[in-house]
Formats: sequence, C-alpha cells, structure tokens
Amino acid sequence: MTSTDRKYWLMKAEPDSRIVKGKDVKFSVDDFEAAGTTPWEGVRNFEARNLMKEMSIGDKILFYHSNCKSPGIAGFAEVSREAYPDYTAWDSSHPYFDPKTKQDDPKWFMIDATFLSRAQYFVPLSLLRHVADSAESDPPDEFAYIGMDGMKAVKAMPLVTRGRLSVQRVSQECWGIIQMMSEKGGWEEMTFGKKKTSATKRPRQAAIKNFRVKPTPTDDNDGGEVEARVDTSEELDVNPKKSKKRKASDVNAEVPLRRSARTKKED
DNA sequence: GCCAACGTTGGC
DNA sequence: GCCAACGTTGGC
Repeated sequence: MTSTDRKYWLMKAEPDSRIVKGKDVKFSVDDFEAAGTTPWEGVRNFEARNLMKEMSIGDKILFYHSNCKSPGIAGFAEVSREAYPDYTAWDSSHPYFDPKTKQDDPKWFMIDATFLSRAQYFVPLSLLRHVADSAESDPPDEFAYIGMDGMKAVKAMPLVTRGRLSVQRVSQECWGIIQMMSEKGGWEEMTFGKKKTSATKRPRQAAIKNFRVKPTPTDDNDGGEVEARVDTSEELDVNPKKSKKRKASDVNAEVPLRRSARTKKED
C-alpha cells in the first residue's frame, strides 16, 4: 500500500477506571499495549460504525484518551482486521447486546486494532485546541515546526470542531503533525492555565485550558518542516438512515467494556 | 421527513 | 459534578 491510499483515524478509549455492571470499562494506553491486538467492540453509533467500515488493514490509528483528567493522544495503532460484525450485539448476556440486530443482517461492526507505540510526549487535547485557536497566526515558537498549514490542519480536525464522535477521520497531515509533536514535544515550557480564552466561538468548548507561552529568547525554528497542506477530507460519510428506532438507552445503556462507545451508568 | 424534546458525550 | 453540544427518538 502506498502512503497515498493509507488512511488515518482517531479512536477514543477511556483510561480511567469506571465500573459499569460489574465490569471495568477502563482501556488505557497501558492496557492497549498489554493487549497488543484487540477487537474494538461496543461502538453503537452509526457514524462511527460507518467509519470503521472504511478502514483497511494497515490504516493508522491515533489512540485517544477520553473522558479523563487529561484527554489527548496517548499512542499509535493500526488496523489489523477489517470490519466484521460486532458479535457482542448478538450475545444476550453481553452488556452490548442489541436485540434489534440479527446475525443475517448485522447492524454493528468492529475492527481489530493492534498497538504500535506510545506517544513519547502525550499530546493533550488542550494543546491541539490551543493550536487550532491560534491558526490565524504563526505557531508558537515551541513548535514552530508544525507550520501554519499544520495549524490549519489541526484546526480542521473533527476532534477540535465537534468532539463527540468516538471514531474520527484524520488527515494525513494531522497524522504527521501529531506524530511529530509526540516525538519532539516542545510545549513542556508552556503552562496550562485553566481560564477561558476571552474570545472564541465555542461557548463551552472555548473554555480550553490556556497555554502560556514562555518567552524563548534564542529561538529559531528547530528544523523540521512539516509538509502539511490543508486537507479538508474530513467529511464523514454519514448516512445514518434511521433504520430503527430504539431508545438510545436501549443500546447505549449497555456497557461498552472499554473504549469508544461511551458508557453510561447502570440503569 | 421535519424538528422539539430527550439523553448521552465528554471537557472542564 | 456541571452542563454545552449534539446525536437520537418519535410525534406529527
């Protein structure tokens, strides 16, 4: 496969322990590393499911820590098995059981993901938001290497623009940028504030942590140029026809053992 | 097939 | 624990 047809994705998991129906839904980068390869079961969202169906073996995955103290990119993985029916939907004893789906007409799918590596420097969401919010100006000196185009690419990330999706498309540019950031770091000198930025569109999401850039007296770019072009290939082909009506609680009420499909507490 | 109400996601 | 955002439900 050439690098041009390789696809890139972001998948969320929850690194913090949370017991749901007697099971811990925690799935951190440590757990992922220990597991090696894991079926990504429990996704009960049409758009996320559709994206998983587009995945090919070898596609790269940003592994994201969600719903935790410090959300962000914690590691890298790849697709090791293409979409196949999520059998947990048929197992009446399984927390993800969906009585509405049948074996001859599977509704939910999963892929297998194989752990590749940890991010040497955890790339916090707050940093990505900061980058996105500054996309009109030059990147902070600390990571000037991502360039303006890189900032724009980050700004276009669904992670930044919409958030809630547990499986997202990632542009090749963003993949490169985030991997570079995870290797080089550069924001250690920055302080994560907690105040809202004064002016941003998002009422609530704008309440990102502030980054305070410490002056870096002798700085010139440290090399690395990212060849990023803005790629707007973020349109998610979604067409969740409202196939059946089910209460969100019927399906999502079920316990995603781990990762994406965000759980809710017992009912 | 629109859209208001509802319920979940997930950052803070 | 709060609550904005937004996907889903379901009445019309």
